[in-house]
Order: sequence, then structure tokens, then C-alpha cells
Amino acid sequence: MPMDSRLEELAFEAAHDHSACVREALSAAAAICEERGVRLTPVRRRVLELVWSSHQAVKAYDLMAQMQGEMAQAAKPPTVYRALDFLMEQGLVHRVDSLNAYVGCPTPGRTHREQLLICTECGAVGEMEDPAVAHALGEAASRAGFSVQRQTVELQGICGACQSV
Amino acid sequence: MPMDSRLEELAFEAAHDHSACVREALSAAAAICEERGVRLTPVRRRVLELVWSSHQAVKAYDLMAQMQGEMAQAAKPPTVYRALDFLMEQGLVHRVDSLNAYVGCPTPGRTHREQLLICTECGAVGEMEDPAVAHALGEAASRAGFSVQRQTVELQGICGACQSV
DNA sequence: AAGTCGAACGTTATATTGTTACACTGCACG
DNA sequence: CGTGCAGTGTAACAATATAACGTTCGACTT
Repeated sequence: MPMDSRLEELAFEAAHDHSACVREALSAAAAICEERGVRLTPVRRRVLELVWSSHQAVKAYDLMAQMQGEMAQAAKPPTVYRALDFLMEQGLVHRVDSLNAYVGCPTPGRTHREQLLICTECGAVGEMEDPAVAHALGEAASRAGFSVQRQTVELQGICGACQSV
Repeated sequence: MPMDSRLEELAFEAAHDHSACVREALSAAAAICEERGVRLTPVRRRVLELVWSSHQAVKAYDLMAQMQGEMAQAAKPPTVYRALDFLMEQGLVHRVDSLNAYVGCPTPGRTHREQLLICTECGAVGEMEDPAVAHALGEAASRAGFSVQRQTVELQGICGACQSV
């Protein structure tokens, strides 16, 4: 089994080697930043690592709390928000609007119009990019005379793993 | 022309008799609450009226500011949030997650899975309920083994009126 | 008529989330 | 060497939302 790219299917798999997810996300991020000539600084890298500490969406202030003590000084809000802004610009992290929280992108490196799946039971956040959804949204919007720039699609429900409990 | 139900098409129409929108929204709300045996109290009615003061999404604290002086005492956060919670439960108002703001529902009275259209130019928020979108989302989610309970679909872009400027 | 109950609202305080403004540092580049 | 700029540190604050508890008032019971 190759090491890459089942990342997007793992969010709802109860037991998996999550440390591999983190390693893969960090190394993909490093490669992407390298290629783009932007800097994955220690602060940014640490925030990304903490966002990836689980498949659940993470709150900005929880990141701050976890970074207390490990930086020279305590991490203040701007530090964390700036890192998150950078990571979102690079497509490495998504903001989950319905939760005011942040989740690592399992398929960074290409821009996409993802749809998020949020399990209300276990809190895990998965991601899909369904062409039929994209197409239907585009069609419907254009019938309404509306030109779409960005989209927020978040489905709340129960993931497969939680259904079979 | 009947008085009812073009409400959902008016959000992006530059010039229309908006006072008619407000009247219609309020009378529909009164009828719905009557029928359901729930109370559209003065506070709730006033909040709904203010939410409908335009087709743009309204911030909770702006509602409070507008209600200063007109209530016996100043409107405090719980007053406004409770009214908004009630109006959302009754499907009279939607929360726009990507804006932390609230907008009147143009087609209350039936529950639905709406998709919001948010114009980044004029700020107007329209709403559609496209069966193909609903179907595509349902299909894609169920292929992912995910059982959907609620959905947040918000498209940011430019409305027809703003495109033709 | 008096008692009781619950929904709605008022009040105070606080929690949570995010931004502004400005200072400092260190490295890339001339 | 300067000089500029990206990144970070710091302090203050703004914006959004909730918790906890008290008060009012009308419907219903007795």
C-alpha cells in the first residue's frame, strides 16, 4: 500500500495510524511551500501540526492553549490567526464556518471546491469534491443569474463509523 | 398580480417596493405562528421586521443598536439572540454562517434545504432550493457513507444586478 | 379569589472569537 | 554595510455569543 493519498478517506475510519496522517500532511505542506517559494516557518508548521492532531476541527483558542509554554512566550491571538490565514491561503487548512473552527485539508496542492462532512457524533470532519454537486450548484446559480466566486458547503450528520455503533 | 410569493425573487432586484416585502414577511409570520400556536411577541416581531429591513444579512449587534431607545430599556444581547433563536426555529429567519449574520426567509412555512446566494458587491442575500443540488449532495454523501441531518450551502459571488452595472 | 406553573423577558456578568496598531528582528538583496 | 520587507511579538480592544438567575404576566386549577 502506497503511503500517499488515502488521507481523504481516513477522517471517519475509527482506528488508523494517525501519526502517519500528520507526517504526510506536514511533508506535503513542506513540499508545496518549497515549490511555491513561501515559507513554512516554525510557527506555521506547529499550527498545522496541531490542526492535524486529529480529524476534528480545532478552535483557534485551543491552538493557543496548546502552544502555551512551548513557544518562547505564550502564543497570542495574532500569532495563531496569522498562521491560520497563511495556511488557508496556501490551501493547507480549511475554515469550518458552521463551527468557527479549522481543519487540515487532506488534498492540498490543488485548489478545489470541497464539500465538508461534519459528524455530529464523533466530531470528525471529512471532505469530498463531488463533480455532480459542483455542476448542480453552478447550473442552479447561473439560472439565478448569479456568478459564483467561492462556496461554503458543509453537511452535518452521522458518519459511517458512528452509524454502525 | 397576487400579493404573495415573488418574495424569493426580489433579493437581487435593484428597485422594488421593499415595504411590501416587509409587510408580506410580517403577515406571513403572523399567520404561521397563529397556526402553530406559538407567540409572535412584540420583541420577536420587531426583530423580524428589522431583519427584513433590507435583503442584506443583518448582524445581531446591529439589531441591538437599532432597538436602543425604542424598548423600555436598551435591548441586551440575550433579548436579541432569544428572538433570533425563536425565529430560526420557526424557519422565519436563517443564519448566514459565513457572515455571522441573519437574513429573513422569503419562503417560510415549509421546511426546506435552501442554498444561499450572497452577493459580495451589494451584500444582498438570496435563496434558492434546487432539487438537483439537493439530490447531488444526498447522493455524494451517501456514497461516502454519511447520513445528512442538516446542510449549510452558501455561495459567494456577484448577483445579476451587480454584474450589469 | 388565590395558588401555581411556565413562557417570555430583563439583568448582570462572562465566555468565545477575531482584529487593530505598532514595535522589533533578522535576513535577502542591492 | 544599508535598506526594506516578511514574519513575529505585544498590548489593547472589538465583535459575537452564552450562562445564570431574577421578574412579570397570563392561563389554568382549585
